[in-house]
Amino acid sequence: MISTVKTREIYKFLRNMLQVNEIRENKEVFIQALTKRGLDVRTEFEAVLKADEDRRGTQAQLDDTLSQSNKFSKEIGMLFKQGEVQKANELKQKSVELKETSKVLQEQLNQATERLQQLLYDLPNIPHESVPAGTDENDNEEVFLEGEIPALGDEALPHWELAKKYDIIDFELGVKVTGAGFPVYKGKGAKLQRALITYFLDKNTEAGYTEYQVPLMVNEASGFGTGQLPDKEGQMYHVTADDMYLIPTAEVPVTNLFRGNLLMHNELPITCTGYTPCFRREAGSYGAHVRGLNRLHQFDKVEIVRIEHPDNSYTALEDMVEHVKGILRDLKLPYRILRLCGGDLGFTSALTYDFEVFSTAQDRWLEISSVSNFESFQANRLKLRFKETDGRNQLVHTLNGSALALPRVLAGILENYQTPEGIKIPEVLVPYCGFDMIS
RNA sequence: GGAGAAAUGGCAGAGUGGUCGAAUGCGGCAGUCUUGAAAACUGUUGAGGGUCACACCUCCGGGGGUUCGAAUCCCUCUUUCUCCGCCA
Repeated sequence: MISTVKTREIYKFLRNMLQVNEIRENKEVFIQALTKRGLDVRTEFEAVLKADEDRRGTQAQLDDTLSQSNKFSKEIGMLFKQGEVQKANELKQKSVELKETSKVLQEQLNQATERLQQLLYDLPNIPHESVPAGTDENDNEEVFLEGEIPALGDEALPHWELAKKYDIIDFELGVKVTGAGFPVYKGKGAKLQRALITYFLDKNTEAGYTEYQVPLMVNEASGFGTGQLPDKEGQMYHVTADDMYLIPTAEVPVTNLFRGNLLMHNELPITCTGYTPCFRREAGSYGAHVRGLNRLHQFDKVEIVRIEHPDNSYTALEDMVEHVKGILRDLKLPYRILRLCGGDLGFTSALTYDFEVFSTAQDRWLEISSVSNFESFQANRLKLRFKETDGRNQLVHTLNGSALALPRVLAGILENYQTPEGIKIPEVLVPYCGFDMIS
């Protein structure tokens, strides 16, 4: 867990991470919305409001004490100038007493603030109104379906067997070098993967996203900023010697590029893309569902991130969805889009669309992209704001999505494009690969 | 890794114990002028907490200390820059 000293700093940094005022004003609406996640936060909200009241009360007392103390100090200064040393010394004594009082109050205030923060950061984001209620992936709502599922017949092989047959991915070698979940790509497999990365980046930059290359390890503050910490601490690899985390997605370093910024309104929107390997511990997953490329500890992903004016964030979300659709159409892969239900929605997200490609040989859908609007949830933690035209500072909305995650796209291509002669390369990728068949 | 310097508002950059939340410039906003724009001129402009609104409190890289009083003095951490060394 987090060391005590650091916790203090983080709390300070994250102050007011979910605005208490909003909870006060929209209490019932929020409580209602959170039932979609299967949560009853009534008692939590009461505790928040109570803690906030405590905090404000203590702050008021402290302010009064400090105010008095400041006045004395000024008077003392004046008295010394006028040569009234005795009077000054009397005041000094009083001032010392006030200082004692303020020390105690300060400590109380720190505690009250920590208590409030603790309560606040345990609360997940408020689901958007379109989010269906539900408990797990079975309640997700299919909103779009496109593409043709090829008829391959019984002899169709799952991708891990194709990988072996054509010697393009070696899972055992990865086990030797590192462990399960760290595959080695080889020959045309490696080339195809590199082609996909380049192709995705080109698509994204053509659509106006600025390409970034970012660090693959992040510090604690970044983890908090995008919401991976403390909620998902166990899912990230932690380099304890230097107290850094291997990134689980480019979202973390890319979004944190803007942490703490006060942007001008005309700087919005900011759109970024970046390719990174991603590292996930994914503890506790076993069985056929994690075979081959289905679930890995290290995988490649090209991410898109947007920082938007709150009024535009849902338009932006639709725009991102259309963008990802375009890529899948290019690749001619059958896919569907799901609107995640409350129970399946990530802690930090207000609305998420999952893209799934149909994996023909496995006869199942594989998630290859997740596009989310976090509204002001991350911005609040990141202290990422912009100056409105009226001069007021407001939190931005952040969004991100995969465009795309590599392994399952690769799995989808291998399985859907398999022929008796070998694996055909999707037309758009041929120029990037330099070959049109893996055989 | 060794030696030195530095960290101030959106940016640049003054300020070394008491009316400093902080000069000045740029940028932003509003206005004058203009057919419109630019330029020029005038005004305005840090953030957080708190309040119905004031008052008031906090913040000059982070943390701690000295003092009645700290941007200013001390300790410590972090970061940046310059020079040297090492290195893909």
